[in-house]
Amino acid sequence: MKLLVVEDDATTGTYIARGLREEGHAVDLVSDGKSGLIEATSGNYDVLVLDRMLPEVDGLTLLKTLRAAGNVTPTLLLTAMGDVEDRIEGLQAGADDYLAKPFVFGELSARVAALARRPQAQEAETVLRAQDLEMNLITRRVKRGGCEIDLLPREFALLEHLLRRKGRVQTRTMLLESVWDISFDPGTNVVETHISRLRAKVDKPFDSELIQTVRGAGYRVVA
Amino acid sequence: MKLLVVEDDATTGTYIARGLREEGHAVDLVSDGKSGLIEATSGNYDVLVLDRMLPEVDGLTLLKTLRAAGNVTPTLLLTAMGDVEDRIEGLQAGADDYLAKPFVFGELSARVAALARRPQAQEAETVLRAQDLEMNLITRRVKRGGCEIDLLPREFALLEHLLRRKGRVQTRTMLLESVWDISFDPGTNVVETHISRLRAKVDKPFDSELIQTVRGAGYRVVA
DNA sequence: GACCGGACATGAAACTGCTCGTTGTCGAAG
DNA sequence: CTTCGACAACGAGCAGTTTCATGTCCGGTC
Repeated sequence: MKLLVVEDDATTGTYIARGLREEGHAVDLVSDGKSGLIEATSGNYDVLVLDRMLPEVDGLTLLKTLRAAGNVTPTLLLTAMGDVEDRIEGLQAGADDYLAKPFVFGELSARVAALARRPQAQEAETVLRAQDLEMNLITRRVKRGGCEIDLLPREFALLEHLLRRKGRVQTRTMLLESVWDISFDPGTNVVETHISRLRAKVDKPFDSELIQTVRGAGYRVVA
Repeated sequence: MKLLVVEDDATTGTYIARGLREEGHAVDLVSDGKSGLIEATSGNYDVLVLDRMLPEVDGLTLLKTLRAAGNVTPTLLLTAMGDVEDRIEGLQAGADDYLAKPFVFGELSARVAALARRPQAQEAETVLRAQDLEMNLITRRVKRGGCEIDLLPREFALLEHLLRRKGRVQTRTMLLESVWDISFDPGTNVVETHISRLRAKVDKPFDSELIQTVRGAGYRVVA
């Protein structure tokens, strides 16, 4: 798969490019909006990974220009954490998905794969649901039965992961890898701890339980 | 360079082996003490990476056996954090260096490289000094002018890093990479924060300043 | 010398992950 | 059918870490 990464910060760029290459993709890396635009137009890329903040030509501008020119290459936008405005603007500008920095590499990889797989020009889901629970990925707000729930960043990430895989059991190891980016040193029970906190906020105040324990295996959100 | 990793936990083992291979080393990985011993004796390794806790034959036992047999391959021992006993025992058993889990990969890589470079059978430095400051890496204690200083883990790691590179300026990025294992997403000021905390403990109560700010560049410990 | 912008410093508050005692579950033995 | 032990999961409390907001310092400019 042919990918273009546009990222000004050298370390971040190298990090992303290297990771994606290790997964067997052909990755081009450029560090400013101008070259990004040129590359994106000329090259025939499967997916674009675009930083929101760029020198010369800003990421958003780049994206708008590209879309205006009729280019529909699936694009993943990297934005700063917590900036709702940014994300909305990004999707309006034609991004297909976005990812908040700092991110876990596995997450980026998964999103890129999803973008490539998906029939073009179909936007990423922005609201995840399970029963009466609703998670808005853009505003980063969670509601259940009309009642707003405040989640901390890690809790949000954990619930998001479980919701995206609704019905499927996620092992502790899977969760550690994709939510925590820990690929070694078990002997921690962070997962349990956060499941517990999540339940206290998401399940306890309501009648039915959304987050189920599968003894000996892991956890899952009911489908 | 030819390396042997003996580590029972599969994820940790793979993680280490993969990382070291990416740096161009030939890495063999075994998961129990018995095969570890066999491999270590037969194979001609430049460095051994050995987990302290192993099934069948424990890491320490393995090491002792090896040394008793006259094998002097430089060995890096992986121990659990905070266990001074373990570290002392480890060095007595013939380890050349040790690393506490969980660790930052860059740290492992650096130690392995140092072990390989060093003329054999010369033990790693266990006490770092700068002026009247003294840091004992085994007992993890820090003194200045006879006065004991309590450091939190991250503070300790930061100071250790600076001391190992005494006199040389370390940029924020360098520190983030080696002390925090963050290879992307700047926009944090953890470094400043911890330098500040470190100064409060290490410099404030004394007259001369050990930790210097190099404006626009980073920090350094005076030589 | 006053002003300004950016780099750096720092305390408080928020968040995270660990420890450890408790509780629940299952299978084997009595 | 009960009891027991081992193991898995839970959850409160806390120590450590990071972020946030704000204050201060430094060097350059007029």
